[in-house]
Amino acid sequence: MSKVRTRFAPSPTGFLHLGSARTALFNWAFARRHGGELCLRIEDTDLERSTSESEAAIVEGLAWLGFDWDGAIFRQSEHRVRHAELVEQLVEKGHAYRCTCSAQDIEARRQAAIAAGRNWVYDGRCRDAKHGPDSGPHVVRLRLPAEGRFEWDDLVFGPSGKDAAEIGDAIIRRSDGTPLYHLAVVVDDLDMGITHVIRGADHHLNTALQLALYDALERPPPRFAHLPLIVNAEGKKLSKRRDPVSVQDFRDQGYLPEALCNWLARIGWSHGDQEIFSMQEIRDHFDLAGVHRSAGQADPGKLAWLNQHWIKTLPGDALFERARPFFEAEAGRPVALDASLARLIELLRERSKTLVEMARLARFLLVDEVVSDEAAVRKHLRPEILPALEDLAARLAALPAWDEASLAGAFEAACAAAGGLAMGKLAQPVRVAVTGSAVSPGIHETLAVLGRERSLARIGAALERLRAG
RNA sequence: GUCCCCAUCGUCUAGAGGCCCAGGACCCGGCCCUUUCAAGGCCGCGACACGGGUUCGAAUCCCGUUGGGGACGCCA
Repeated sequence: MSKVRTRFAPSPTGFLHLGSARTALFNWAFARRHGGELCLRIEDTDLERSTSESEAAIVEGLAWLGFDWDGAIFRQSEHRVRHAELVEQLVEKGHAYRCTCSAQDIEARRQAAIAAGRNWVYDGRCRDAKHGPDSGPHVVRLRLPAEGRFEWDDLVFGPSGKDAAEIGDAIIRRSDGTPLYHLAVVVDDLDMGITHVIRGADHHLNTALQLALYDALERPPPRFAHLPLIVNAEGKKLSKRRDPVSVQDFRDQGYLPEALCNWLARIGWSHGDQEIFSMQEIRDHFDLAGVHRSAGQADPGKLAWLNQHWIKTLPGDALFERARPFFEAEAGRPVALDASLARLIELLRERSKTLVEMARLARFLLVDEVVSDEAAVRKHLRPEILPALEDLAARLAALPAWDEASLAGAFEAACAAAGGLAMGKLAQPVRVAVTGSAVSPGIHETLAVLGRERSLARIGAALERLRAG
């Protein structure tokens, strides 16, 4: 087998969504696993709907996910001449013909066929009309054999095929002269030297028509592999309109690319019982033979769990870089990694399902004016704690060293002095005083991270508030 | 309507005739740990769609039924 070359070929008509991302992932993994190449092709033959913003969004999404591709981006619109040439060639050889049936006529005949309970494929009216180039508005249709069957051995679906009679003479060039999807795909896959077409199962039966095109072009087809669809909670194919599934949205919600790829990889593919896959493991183990044929749902709960796993696993500085935008959004200013923040990240990584959540929990360190959760204040900063809190504040202020062990000692002493006060009775008020919230890492750790000055100031402010009633 | 595909816990899946009165993971519930929240540990709930075959033996093979999905564009 020659060197493997796959391609990811999105149409730039929106953001990069989950289904496309998984197709990209599997194309990437397959190519890399086999020491081959991955090409990126933008299928912009439909100029009405294609936008450069969308192309940029797709490229950005792919880069964020961590996929690298080989060579320059291939845009179908830049290969118009080539497409036109081959259509002409097909017409000359009699593999295609001009059709002057108007869209309205076709629609009327289609409706009639359906009304009569017949299955509709183009009825071949212009097949042998031999319309020339000057016969007015026309499209070009591929001439399919009247009989026979197009078959291929799908790398996922196994032996597959469709009768030529059920395909119908498909249009390959619009009346405005632009090529249609199937023609462009086949020509470009050929020109790019694609060896494996790995795409969504919604293209499974389209393969037959494309095989007819390969025949007409007298070129051998590549191998095909169709991936099971990812469906929404209703079991329906993911739709850009209905389902909020853009890769950028996941990023903005604080999901890591590692988690997203891991999640996607396990939908429709498995490697024994293994659940956790790094990008490296995906590319080492990915195998088309392990891909299923049944559609799968994307479970948000599993994503959250995987995201937390990767948050727990990533090296600290890498995690900081991922979290930085979220910290900065929370702080409202640039944030640099210092010892306190590094320590806080270590404390927070076990309690954050997303980077958004992590940033929210880090807020008490990032800003000077903490916003207090009033319910927590009412519950924990009550007058009866005032004496113990004052005693603790004094002990803290007198501490020679502001480290976790010393802080723990001060708390123990204060609890003992208060007649064996339960640790929680004192820790919660302090937690609310310094973080504004009833939830944070351990209180000693929290104070150590915050530092002596800010901690004492916030406790002092809480005391003032308590004294004031 | 025509053609195609699929069918194991709510979800993702292991399972390629006996290792399965079905294993793992997520979710959910409980317990432990504990200064909060998590994390972690332990336990639990929970499925081979149905009906026929084949076989000594079927989640695994065959047929049918039912259910779900996909494709049938001058979209990709």
